[in-house]
Amino acid sequence: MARGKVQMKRIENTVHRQVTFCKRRAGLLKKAKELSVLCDADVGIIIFSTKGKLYELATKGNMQGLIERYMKSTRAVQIEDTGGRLTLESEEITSLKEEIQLLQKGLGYTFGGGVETMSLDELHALEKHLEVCICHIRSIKMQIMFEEIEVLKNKEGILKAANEYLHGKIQEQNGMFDLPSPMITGFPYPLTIQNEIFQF
Amino acid sequence: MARGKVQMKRIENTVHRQVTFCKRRAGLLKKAKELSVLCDADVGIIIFSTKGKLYELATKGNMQGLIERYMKSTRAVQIEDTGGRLTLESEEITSLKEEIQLLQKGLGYTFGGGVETMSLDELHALEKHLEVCICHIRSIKMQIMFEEIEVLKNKEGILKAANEYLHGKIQEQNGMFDLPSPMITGFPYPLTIQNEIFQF
DNA sequence: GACTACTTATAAG
DNA sequence: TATTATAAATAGT
Repeated sequence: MARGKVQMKRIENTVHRQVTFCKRRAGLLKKAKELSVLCDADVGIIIFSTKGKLYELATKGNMQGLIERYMKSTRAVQIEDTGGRLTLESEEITSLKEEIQLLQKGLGYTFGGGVETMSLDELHALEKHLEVCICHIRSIKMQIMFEEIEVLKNKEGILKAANEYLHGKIQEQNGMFDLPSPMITGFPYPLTIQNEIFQF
Repeated sequence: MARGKVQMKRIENTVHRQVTFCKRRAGLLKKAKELSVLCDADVGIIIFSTKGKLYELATKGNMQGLIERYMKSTRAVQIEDTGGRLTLESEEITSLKEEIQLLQKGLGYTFGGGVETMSLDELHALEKHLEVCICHIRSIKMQIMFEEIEVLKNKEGILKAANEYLHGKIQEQNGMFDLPSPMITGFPYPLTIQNEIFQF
C-alpha cells in the first residue's frame, strides 16, 4: 500500500513476508478493535502464522465464550435452514454437495470468464442454466427411485401370485381328504415363481 | 478515516453506526484475506453485530477446523461429547456451506447495476428463499418416496414369509400321502398373513 | 523500530 | 448506492 502496489499473492521472500506479516497482523487487530468499539460488535480473530504460531484477539470477554456463541449460532442457522425439521447430517451433506456441484457447473461451464465481469443478462442466463441443472439431477434421482418402486411392485405382484397359487394348492390338497382326486405330483409353478422371486 | 478524525468510542447514532459497521466489517475481512494470501497465514474472524447477527471468515478450510486447531494450540479441553463422526460431519457441513457462500457471493456480486425494481439484497434474499423452497419440496418428495419404498419392502417381506409358510404346508401335506400323519385342519397362519397383506 | 511516499480505507455528504 | 476529501495503513528504506 505504499511505494508500489502489492500483488495479491504469497510473498516469496521469507524476510519480507515475515515483516509484512507482523505489520499487517498488527493492522488487522487494530482494525478489529476499532470495529468492536465504534460499532459495539463482538469480534474474535484467530491467526496462525506459516510456522503455526498462534495470534488471537477477542474484543469482548474471552475467545472460549465467543467460540461457544459461534457454535450455538451456527447450529441455530443449520436448524433454521432445514425448516425446523432435524435432518440427518449426512443427508444435509449430500444436499449441500449437490448444490455446490450445480453452482460450480453453472459458473464453470456456461461462463468461462470471471463472475465478477458478468452482466445482468449473463447472470439471468446462468440462473436459467442452474435451474435446468437442478431439474436434470432431480429427474435422474426421481427416475432411480421410481425404478426401485417398480421393481418392488413387481416383486409384490409375483409374490402375491405365488401366494395365491400355493393357497389354492393347499385348499385343493385339503379337499383330497374328503374327495379323493387324481394324484398331484411335483409343484412346478411355485418352484418357478420361487426362482423368479429369488433372482431379485 | 476521512473527512474528520473519528473518535474511538461507540457511535451513538444508530444509522451511522450500522453504516460504519458494514463498511469496516468489509474492510476487516478484506484485510484478513490479504494477510492470509500475502503471508500464507491461516486467519479466522468471527463477528457478532450488536443485534447478535453472525459474520465469519475462515481463509483456509473451515471455521470448525480452525477452532479445533485453536483449541489444540491453547491446550484447552477438547469437545469430545459430539463424537468423532458427528464432528467430522459438522466440519464437512461448515466447509460446504462456506463453499456455497462463496459461490453465491460470486453470483450475487456483480448485480450492482441498479436494474429493475429489486435491489441486490432483495434478489439475494429471493434467491435464498427459492432455494429453501426447492430444498424443502425436494426433501418432502424424497421422504414420501422413501416411505413408499419402505412400505413395499415390508409387503415383500410379509409375502415372502407367507409364501414360505404355504410352501412348507404343501410339502407337509404332500408327505402325508407317504406317511399318514395326524389330521391337519384349518390354516390360521396363511389367513392371518393374508389379512396383514391386504391391509395395505 | 522509525521514516516517508505512496496506496488504501472510509466518513461525510 | 457512488463520490470524494481526507485519515490510516503500509512497502520499501
